[in-house]
Amino acid sequence: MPELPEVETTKRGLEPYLVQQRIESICVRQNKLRFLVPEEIQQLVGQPILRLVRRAKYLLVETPTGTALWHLGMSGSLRIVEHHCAANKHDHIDWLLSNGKILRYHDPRRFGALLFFPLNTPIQPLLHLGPEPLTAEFTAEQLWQRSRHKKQPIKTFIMDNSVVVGVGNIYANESLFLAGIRPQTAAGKLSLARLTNLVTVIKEVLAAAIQQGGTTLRDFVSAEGKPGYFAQQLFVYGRAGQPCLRCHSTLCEIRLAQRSCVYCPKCQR
DNA sequence: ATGCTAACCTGCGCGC
DNA sequence: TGCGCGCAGGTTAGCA
Repeated sequence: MPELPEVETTKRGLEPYLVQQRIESICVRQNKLRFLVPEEIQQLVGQPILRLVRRAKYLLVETPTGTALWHLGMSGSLRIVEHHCAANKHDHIDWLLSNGKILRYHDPRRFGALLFFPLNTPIQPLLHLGPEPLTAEFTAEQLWQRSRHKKQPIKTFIMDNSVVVGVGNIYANESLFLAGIRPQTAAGKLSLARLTNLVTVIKEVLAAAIQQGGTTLRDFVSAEGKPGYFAQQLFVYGRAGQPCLRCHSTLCEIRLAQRSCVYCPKCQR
């Protein structure tokens, strides 16, 4: 599924059902996700959930014995269901909770992951991540310095998790449209002023998406199982060949690093 | 060092 | 109606 706003929305939706509950049992029906679900995940059984944390697109579930780390991949979702609710196709993992509810992981493409890190061991996937986009650590100065002499296109640059986390394909496309920058522009060629604009826009776009309940995604499902809002307010993503909503030019599509890039040839230079 | 490619999977929509 | 193709929200190992 998910871009950062969807993960944040999932985290907020799950919190009231998970925090302070005990994990009574864990049922793994399919352990072949992006990584094999480790046996050690069973160490969570009997543990109370202390808090949920989101870092990048990872959702961390903290307990006294260690931390579970979820990643939802391309098509994963987590939701709360009643304990009698039968599992459907692609419902790979259940956590039975002390409040009688089930935390259920669904993921058709199985690009997601569930890992366990015992207390005081390093959480490897988090070690080399760049700043969170919605914090003060993500600045234009930092982006500017990192990008000097880079020929890499700005789009793949901002999607690099060591530069800044949580900017996926949809929001990369939208942010570059709003900043008036062509996706293929070499990152190193952009002025501090233009990068300042880009940083501002990335923060605004992600914050707005979270505020709207997290989703611009067709098949997004909230923690309560309600479908997400249908794609609203996307200026370019998924609109190749259609008119620019600002100037009515026909939107172009190219590919960078095998990801589609839609842009307006007039508004983005 | 940098940056691109392929790969991991299933489902869906399109053209024929 | 069915089949094959290409594409889809992410990440990363490996290669040039």
